[in-house]
Formats: sequence, C-alpha cells, structure tokens
Amino acid sequence: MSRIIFHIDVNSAFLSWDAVDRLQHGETIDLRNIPSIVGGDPKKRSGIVLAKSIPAKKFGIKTAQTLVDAFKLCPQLVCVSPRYNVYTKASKAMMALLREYSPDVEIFSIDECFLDYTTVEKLFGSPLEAAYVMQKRIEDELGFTVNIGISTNKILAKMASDLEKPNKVHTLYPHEVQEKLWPLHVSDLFMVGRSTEAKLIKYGIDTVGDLAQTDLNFLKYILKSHGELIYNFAWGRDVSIVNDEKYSLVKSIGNSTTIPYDITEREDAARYILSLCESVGMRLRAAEMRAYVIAIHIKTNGFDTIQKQHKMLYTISSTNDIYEEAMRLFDVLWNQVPIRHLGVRVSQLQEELPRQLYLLKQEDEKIETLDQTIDDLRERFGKEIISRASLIQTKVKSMSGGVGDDDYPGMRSLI
DNA sequence: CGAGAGGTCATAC
DNA sequence: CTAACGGTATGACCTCTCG
Repeated sequence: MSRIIFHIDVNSAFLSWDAVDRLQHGETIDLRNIPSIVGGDPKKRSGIVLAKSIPAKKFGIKTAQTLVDAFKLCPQLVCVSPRYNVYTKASKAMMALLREYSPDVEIFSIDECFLDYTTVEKLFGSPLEAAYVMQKRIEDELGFTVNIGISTNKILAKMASDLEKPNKVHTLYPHEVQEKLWPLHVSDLFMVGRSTEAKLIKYGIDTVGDLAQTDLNFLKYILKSHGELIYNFAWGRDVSIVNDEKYSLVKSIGNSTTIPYDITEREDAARYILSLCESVGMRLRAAEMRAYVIAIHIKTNGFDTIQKQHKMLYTISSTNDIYEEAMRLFDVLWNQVPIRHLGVRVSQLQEELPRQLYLLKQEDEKIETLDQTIDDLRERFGKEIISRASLIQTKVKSMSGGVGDDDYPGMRSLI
C-alpha cells in the first residue's frame, strides 16, 4: 500500500514573512527584492544571519554567517531584527490552510511540515495538481512562496522539496532516486551534518550514490546506528509516518545566551543564571509542567563546553527552585575559566497535577503564588514590566537571550 | 548483567 | 591574533554505579 507524502517548506521563511508584514503595514520596499537579511543584533558579538533575500545570496551571503562577514560582502546590506511573533502567526496561518486538505499535517519546524495526501487524493485530484493549488493559495492569500516536494515517504518528499528553489514543486518517487538523489553531494542528504560529512569524505564517499553503494556494515562500523539511518535515506527508504502530534509533547525547556564580555566573577554569572531561570521557569509554568532534571551549560572563552545535570527526587517549577539548583550545579561545575556563554535547561518534565495532590510547605506556596503573579503581570503588560531586584541596575536585561525575548517561548512549543 | 544517572556529541532549523 | 556554533530541542551512545 503506497502512500503519497508532501513536504512543504517556506522559501527564506523569516525574510519572506518579515517582508510580507512590512508591506501590509504600508512599507513600500519589499525586502525580498533588495540585498537584505534577518539577523541578530550587530552590536552583540553573537550576531548571525538567520535568513537572506535572493539578492543578498548573490553577494555570497550565507545563513549562519556572522553579521561582520555579511557586511564585508555587501556594505549596503539591509539587516532587520527577527520578530518571532510575526513569524509564528504566518506559520500558523499556513499550517491551517494546509490542514484544509488533510488532517495529517506534521509540523516539523516553524516553516516546514509534512502532509499525508494518501487518503484525500480522491477529493483534491492528482498530487501535482493539488500541490500547485496549495502553492498558489498560499501565495495569493498569505503573500509568500513555498517549495513542495512529493513522494511516497517523508525523506524523499523532504529531499524533493530541496531540489530546486524557490517556488517550485518537485517529485522524487522511488524510481527517480538514482537519477535525482544519487548525484547530490552527501552533505545535501538530510541528517548528514558537518561531522558525518567529514568522515564520509575521508573514505571517498562524496555523493549520495556513493553512500548507497557503500557496504552497510562498514557504515555501521564508522557511524554506529547513524550509518544505517543515512544508508537507508540514500536508498530513499523511510517508514516513519506523518505524525500530527509529534511536537505537542515538549520534552525539555531551555534558555541560553552568549554574554557580551567574558565573565570572571561568580556574581555576574549568578545574575545571568537568574535571568535564564526566570524565562525557563515561566515557560515551564506556562506549559503547566514540572521538571525532575535541571542542567547547566557553560561555554568558555576558549569555546570549550561543559555541562552538568542533576535529577531531583521531586519535581520543581518555581523560578527560585530552578535558580537554587542551577547555582548548586554551577558552583560544582565552574573552575574559574572565563565564561562566554551560559545556559539553563529543565527536562524529564511531568504534567502539572491538580494542586491538592501536592504536599506543599507554606513557603513553597508563597513562592508559587509570587511566580504566578509575576507571570500574570508579564502576560498582561509585557515582559519589561517586572525585573528582579538583583537584575535592576546591572548589565543584565531581564528575560535576556534567545527566542524567548518576545511573545513566544520557543518556536516549536507553541505552534 | 541491566537499569538509570550523568555526560558528550551530532543534527536540524 | 586568525577561526569558531547563535539559540533551542532531540536522540544516540558512552561510562559509571548500584544492586
């Protein structure tokens, strides 16, 4: 029983969505027609290119490049800051439109999804016809273009949508694998990242076809189970299903940030950690979850990373509890090496049980009530309304870092 | 010997 | 003083410990 799977991918998602929003708000210049990027803060040492326009691409600008390098390539480059609330809305609108065609839509990231077309072919016609209709409706109604890949499973649909950009529909059926997939470089294959690519190249495996012709036992020997995964991908084999609930269960929540200078004092680190714990705690409580495990992560000025985690016997959710655990871990972990980057993450999450089931101490009740009040105020008046006393008058801005600095706690978690 | 904890690494967007 | 991976999330796998 053969399936029909679509992979839909927004072209230059952040940049397209930002451009559309600006046009809707009366701006006359379309960012998509000039050399432009969505990027981090150029003043921060962590700024990188998140998305680029096609004219920007012509200057050799690449995603994830530092802003400094990007401006070297194109001094007249226009750089706008990311606005995740705008992108989340655009994403939701697209997913809703696609769900009109099939209930089986798996959100893969903010700008990508899989759609199982098998059961609805009778309603909407041939896969190619339907894909062009979806593409046109998204452009007419939402203002941006997408790529659509069509095949009989997810890996081939995903590779198909990547074959030619932008605004294209491609098929990559099993009988087309040799012709369309095998000539590609191994690094173009999904799940072949930098490290895997280097290992494959070392053994003369340059193309996806080379990978497919390599002995599976050899691949397992050098890459463990990952070797078998990409070997199957090279043959276009993938039995995973389109799972519309895949990202409804959050497994961990974290926040990390690169600090504009190297931290050498414990007190400085503590302020950043408190700030990170606040945003993590807030998102944890917003998700109505509690956590068993807390982890802290340090990147040193020499780019070494170290981390430490601890599982507690009970779950926590208040900012204070998270902060106390985080600092305990920090004190064990830190060896006075200057710190470039700090992160806090909670995992092994549990859904919040009804309050009566907890044996809470009076103190904890008070703290949780305080957290609730702060969360509510932020919800109503925005996140700048309240700062922890220890954060005021310091270099640390409350809620610093990451995706969490506007309305949305994470790209996947709220889509 | 197996389970679970803690730690590291790789990958994606 | 080059260069580097920014931030968030997931999964595989390795080592160690405990019983």
